[in-house]
Amino acid sequence: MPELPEVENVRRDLEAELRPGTRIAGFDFFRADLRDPIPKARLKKLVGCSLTHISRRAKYLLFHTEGGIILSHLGMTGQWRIENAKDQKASKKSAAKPSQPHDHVRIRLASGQTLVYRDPRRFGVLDFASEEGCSNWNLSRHPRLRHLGPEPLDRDFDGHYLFEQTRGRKSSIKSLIMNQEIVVGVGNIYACEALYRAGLRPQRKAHGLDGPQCERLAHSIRQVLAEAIAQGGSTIRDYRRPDASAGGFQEAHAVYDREGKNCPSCRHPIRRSLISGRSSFYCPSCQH
DNA sequence: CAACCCACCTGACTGC
DNA sequence: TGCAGTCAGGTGGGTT
Repeated sequence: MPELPEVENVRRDLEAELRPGTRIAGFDFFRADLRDPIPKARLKKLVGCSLTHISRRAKYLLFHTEGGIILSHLGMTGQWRIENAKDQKASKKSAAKPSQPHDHVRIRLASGQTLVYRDPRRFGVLDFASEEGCSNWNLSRHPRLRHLGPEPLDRDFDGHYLFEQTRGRKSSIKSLIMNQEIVVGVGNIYACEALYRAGLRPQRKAHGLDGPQCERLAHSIRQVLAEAIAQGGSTIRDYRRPDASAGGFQEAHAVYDREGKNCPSCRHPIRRSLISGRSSFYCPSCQH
C-alpha cells in the first residue's frame, strides 16, 4: 500500500499529534506475528521510556525512544492511528480487546493517547531496532535497513547516480527504480507516474537509457514524490492517514489505475501491461 | 549473480 | 444471492 509519500505523511501526522517526550505506559498485543514474529519481550522493555521523535528511512517508520527504536513497515495495508483517552473510555471494559478488526498492536502512552497498529493483510513488520538502552545505535546496521539504497529526496540520488546504476542492468527500468537497493521509497504507483513524466516506457531495458534520460527520470522521481507528499499521499483503497482522512494525490495520477482513460496530455488511451507481475500503466504515445 | 516467480494474507470487486 | 476467480500500494526466499 504505502510508498514513501504515504509513509512520510503518517510520520508527520503522528509526530504532530503526539506530545513530545511522552512515556510508553504499556503494550497490548492481539497477534503474535505480522509478516514475522513480533519481538514482544524486547518491546515490553520499552515501558517507561519516553518517545522522543519519529523518523523515516525508506518505507520504514522509526519510533525513537530512550530505550531503543521501534521499527515499523506498513506492508500493503498497514495503518497507524491515534486514539485519545476519551475514545478509549467507551471501550474500557474491553481494554484487552482490539477496537477494530485487524488491530494487532496497541502502544499505550502516559499522555492518555494510544497508538494503534492495524493491518488486515499482515504484510507489515514490527521490530525492535537497536541494542537495549542505546538510542544512538547505528541503524544502517539493522538487517532490514542494511541493503537499502539512497533516499530519493537526498542529494546523493541524482541522474548521474541513476545512470551508473543502470549500466549492465537488463531488467526493465520500472523494476530497477522499484528495487529498494537502487533507490528507496518508489513503489508501483510512483514508478508509473515518474516514468510517465520522464516520457519513458516502463518496459524499457535499464541499460538502454542514456545520461539525459536518467537525468529526466531522477528528476521526475524526486518531483512526483515531493508533490505527493505535499498532497498527503495517494489513497487508492486502503491508505488512511492517522486521523482517518484520505490522501489527495490520486487525483493527480496521470496513468496509474487509469487503463483505457485518456492521457491528460495527448488524450490517447492509457495502456496496462504486466512487468514482473505488477500492473504497469503508461501512455503509448507520450512514453517511448 | 541478476532477474524472475511466488508466497505471504485478507477483502473488494467482477462475471457467471 | 452466491460462488469462483482476479486483483491490490510490498518484500524476501527460492529458483532459473
